[in-house]
Order: sequence, then structure tokens, then C-alpha cells
Amino acid sequence: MDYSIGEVSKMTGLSPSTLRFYDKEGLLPGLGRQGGKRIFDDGHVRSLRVIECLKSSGLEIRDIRKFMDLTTKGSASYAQRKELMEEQRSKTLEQIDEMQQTLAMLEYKCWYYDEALSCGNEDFAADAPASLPARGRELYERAFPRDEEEGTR
Amino acid sequence: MDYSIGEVSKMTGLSPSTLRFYDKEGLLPGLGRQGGKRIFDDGHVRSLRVIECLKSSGLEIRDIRKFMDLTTKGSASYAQRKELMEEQRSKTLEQIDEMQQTLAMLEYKCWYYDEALSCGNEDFAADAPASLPARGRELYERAFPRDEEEGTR
DNA sequence: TCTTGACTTAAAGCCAAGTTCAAGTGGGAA
DNA sequence: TTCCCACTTGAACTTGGCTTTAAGTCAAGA
Repeated sequence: MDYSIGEVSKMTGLSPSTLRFYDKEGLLPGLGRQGGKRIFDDGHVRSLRVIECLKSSGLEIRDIRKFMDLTTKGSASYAQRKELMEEQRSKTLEQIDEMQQTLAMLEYKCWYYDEALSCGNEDFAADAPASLPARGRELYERAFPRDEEEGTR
Repeated sequence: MDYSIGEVSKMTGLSPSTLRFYDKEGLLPGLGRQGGKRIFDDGHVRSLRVIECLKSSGLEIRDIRKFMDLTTKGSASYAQRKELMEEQRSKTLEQIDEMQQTLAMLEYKCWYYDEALSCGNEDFAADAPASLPARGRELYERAFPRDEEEGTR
């Protein structure tokens, strides 16, 4: 099954200009034309899904191009491709960890402002985490793992 | 305890020019000077940690400034600050979900290239996921939840 | 035949988030 | 005094990832 750029745009949520940009950047090797117009197939659509993942794992366009170039080299590049995927996997695990940290901080802050709202002031945290009630201390310690003591605000 | 820009740079990992940029953008309200030089205190260092979290939750500089402005308004802004934190918390949960999706894809690809390496070709996936061994199918289905059938590459 | 709509290109433009640069200041040590 | 070092400023520059623009092509339908 073949698709026009407009169809692929709807299928992937990427704008036509983004698709042209990706093509120009070499992210879609082997993309054909018919009467000057780009012809996409299911393989390209699948590639675009992989590209989105690689992008959100932190790869830049130029590195994604390198990967796509590898895919054109067949079995000679399996080892390199595997290595790249493993590196991105471990980077993604780290990113998830960081997001969990961010989340912990946000959850502490949600609790904090909830408490501030019901107290009318922030005095309860004047000497955080020591001065906090159990729930607050727990959230605080998850949010700031290294801080064992002290702290205003 | 007071700190110079260089000390804060070491404490936070942010470059001096980033700290100056944040100051200029209004992210550090109430930052004082002594003989023209910026004087940071522990409150500013704590603010910088919060700023990093807000940034990684997806907030832009201009929105972080708005939040920092709210903190100067005392109890009158608790509700708004709480709302902002709750919104960022839910955005962060979504982002973590997306990262888990990305991770699932990368784990499938790791398995895939491992398999390709030991087979010397990609034929095992010619009709994925149907043609895949149990482990591969499981990873595939986590990586592409909507795809119930078909697929080369 | 004429219009319409979806496509094409190269080049320029845009935005966020810094970074770099050039020129200058202030204070302590040799 | 002279030197150095860490700091200051405003302005220009950089980077990545698109998006916009201007001008043009092509095929189908009225």
C-alpha cells in the first residue's frame, strides 16, 4: 500500500513540512517519487514510528540519520544497531528516573500548597523537614533525597 | 550563608552565564548585589532546584517566571501555585507514560537485533508479530499496543 | 479551457534556551 | 603599584528542529 505525503501526515500526526524536512535530512532512505511526488509505503510509516521513539529517547536528527543509514547496510550493521538501541534504552531508563524525581518534587509541592492553603501560611515548613507532619516529611524526603536536615521554603 | 555566582554554579551544575540569564529573565526575584556582584543565599539555591524540576516537567522560562512572581505574593497566591503544581504533576505522569512506551519499543528493538545477530538475518520477523517466538511477540505487543497483526521490519 | 487542490523546491525565518564576546570593574596578593 | 581573577554588562551569536514563503508543477473535475 502506497501513500501520499498528506495521507502519511494524517497517519502519523507529523506535518507535511516535517515529513519533507525528515526526507531532506536523510531519515527516510529509499523514499521514491512518482511524477515528482513522494511515495510512502507501510515500511516508511513504521520507520516514522521508530524515528519518533528514537527522538523521544533523546537522539538528534543527525544520529537518527546515522541509524537509518545503518539499516540500509543489512546484516553487516546488526551489531552497531543493537548497540545503539541498548545505549538509548539505558538513557531512557535514566530519563525515567529523573522524571520520577521531578514527580516526587511536584508531589511534595502539591502537598505543601495544600497545607499552606489550609493553614493560611507556610510556617509549618519553617524548619522542614524536621517540623513537618509525617506525610509531609515522607514526601519531602522523596523529593530531596540527599537533604537529611534543615531548610526554609 | 551567602554565595558568589561561581560558588552557586558549582553547587547547582548550572553555568554562570545560565545563572545570569535566569536572573535577567526574572527567575530569581530578590537577588541582591554587593559592589555590583550578585549575592545568592540558600533560598536561591533551593529555588534553583525547584526551577530545574519545573523545567524538566516541561515548563518554559516565561512560565517559571510567572510562578516565581507568584511566590513573591505570599498567601494570596497559594491556590494558583497549587494549581500550577498539580498541572505539572499530571503532565509529568503523562510524560513518564510516554517514556515507558519509548522504552518498550527500545526493548523490542534490542531483542530484535540480538535475534538478527544470532540468525544472521531478519527473516524471523518477516510477518511480525505472528511469526515471532513468544518472548519477541510479548515485547512487540508492548512496543506497539494497537497493532494486532501484520508487519515487515 | 480553466480552476482547484495537493503536491514540489530552495531559501529564509522563527523560537527557546542558552553561550560567547568585548569591554570594563573591584579587590586581594606579590 | 601591578597583576590577576572573578565578576559585571549588553549585544551578538549559536543550535536544533522545524515552519513559512514564494514560485512553480501536475492531474482531475466543471
